[in-house]
Amino acid sequence: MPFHPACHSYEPVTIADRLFLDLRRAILEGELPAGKKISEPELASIYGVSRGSLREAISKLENCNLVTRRPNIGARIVNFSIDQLMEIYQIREAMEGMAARLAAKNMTEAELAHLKSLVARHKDSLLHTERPAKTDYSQDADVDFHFCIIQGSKNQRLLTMLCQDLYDLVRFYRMRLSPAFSSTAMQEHELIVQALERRDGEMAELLMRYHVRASRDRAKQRLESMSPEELGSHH
Amino acid sequence: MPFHPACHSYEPVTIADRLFLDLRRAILEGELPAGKKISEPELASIYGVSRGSLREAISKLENCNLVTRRPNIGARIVNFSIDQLMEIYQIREAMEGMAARLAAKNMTEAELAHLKSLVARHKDSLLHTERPAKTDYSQDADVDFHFCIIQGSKNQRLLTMLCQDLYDLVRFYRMRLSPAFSSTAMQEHELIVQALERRDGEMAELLMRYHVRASRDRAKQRLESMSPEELGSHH
DNA sequence: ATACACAAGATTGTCGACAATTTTATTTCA
DNA sequence: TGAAATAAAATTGTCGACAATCTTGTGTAT
Repeated sequence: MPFHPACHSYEPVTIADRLFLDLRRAILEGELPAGKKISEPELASIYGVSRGSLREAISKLENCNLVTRRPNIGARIVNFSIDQLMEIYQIREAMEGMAARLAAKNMTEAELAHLKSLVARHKDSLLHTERPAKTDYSQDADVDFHFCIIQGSKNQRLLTMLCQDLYDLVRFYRMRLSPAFSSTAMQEHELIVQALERRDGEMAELLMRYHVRASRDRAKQRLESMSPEELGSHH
Repeated sequence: MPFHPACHSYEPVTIADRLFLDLRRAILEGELPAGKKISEPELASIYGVSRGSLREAISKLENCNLVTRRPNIGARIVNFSIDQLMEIYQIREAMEGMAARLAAKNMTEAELAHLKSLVARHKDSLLHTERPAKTDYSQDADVDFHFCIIQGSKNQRLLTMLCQDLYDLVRFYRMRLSPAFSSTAMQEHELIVQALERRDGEMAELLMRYHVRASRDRAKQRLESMSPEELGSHH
């Protein structure tokens, strides 16, 4: 699960960079449990690097909001609540709504074609598989859909802000949920694509905002019906 | 020009923290020229700290988007174009629009009263001063207005994203412009406050989005009428 | 004269050791 | 027994030195 190409260089040239990617994956996959304190000497010896390099990597993780640091105390893996996840959805509603509006104006025909094929493939996989397997990539497909539109907005900073500051947190939470991508969401995606094809920015924004809001409600409902221990430790 | 209290701790306890604040101020005030490459040995000796601490401070500056780093090459002070500033305004339109919508719902009466007094004071100073002096704080007042609303949204992450990732960049650019806060913008502020008083989130969002868009257009017009050398080096 | 190859210099990345602070364990007193 | 003070251990912050990489200047060949 690498960064998307437009957000980060694929090839980590420095030790701290590689370490950052390794730790990021470990955090997202739950290998490093949420809320756990990071012991610098311990992790450094595990990964066989110096504490200096490790600290640099931790700094980068802090940028992605995957760890929080307090001076003289240390760093902890994030462990955020349902309310905080809802906050993120609210921000996504605003930012991705704007992204859709801009994409309607700035997306190239090639990008639109790619987006359409992406949605078509996704629809196919939903029809042909009885129920999503454990190796189901519908969630990645969903991320790809959103990423594609954000990229189409041609607003570079919007892209990096969403990818660097928000999407890792979304992944962080998603990893801890049962994979559930509904056909309802699928239809919402299709409506958005249609608006983009018509180059109707106003409508694209409205539909995207509705879609994110609906996704938030679906996530909230799912989360509140789960038992606390299913979610792992929160707070 | 410190961080706002809700965003960062005022008291830097560690050397790297103090250095970060010092460098941040130096960058925003143009003491360190835009686009200049940072020499780690040079800066470290100037501030009388080790390169390690300096590198940590630079990391923090990178989070605020005030410097960009490339591995094995070094860090440079940002130097962004008018187009990039416009990108930021687009993001602000979306995020602050949402902030206004949420603030209409979540702001306390005390916060609303504070906001009103803030706008009143601002209006007064606009009437009584012939034309904005060099020591004019109308720009800070404008920042305070927006900050107040963002804080009122009660969305903590929205607050930190705007303060940490965007507002420093806005300040960075503003510092290099002639102070120009129009009475038009003042009136827009008043309309927004009225909508907040009515707890009309829909309208508050619309008005805020209009205000940010108008501010963007005003800034763009002003920038394009300036000679390139007035702006300092860009690209 | 221009372009390329190479060497010298400077800069960044990495490491281990020491200092300052926090956390934990122990002792002491009410 | 419980709470506060104190000592010991562990952790984080800071520093200077070395290695790897990039940049600059020089020389050479076409």
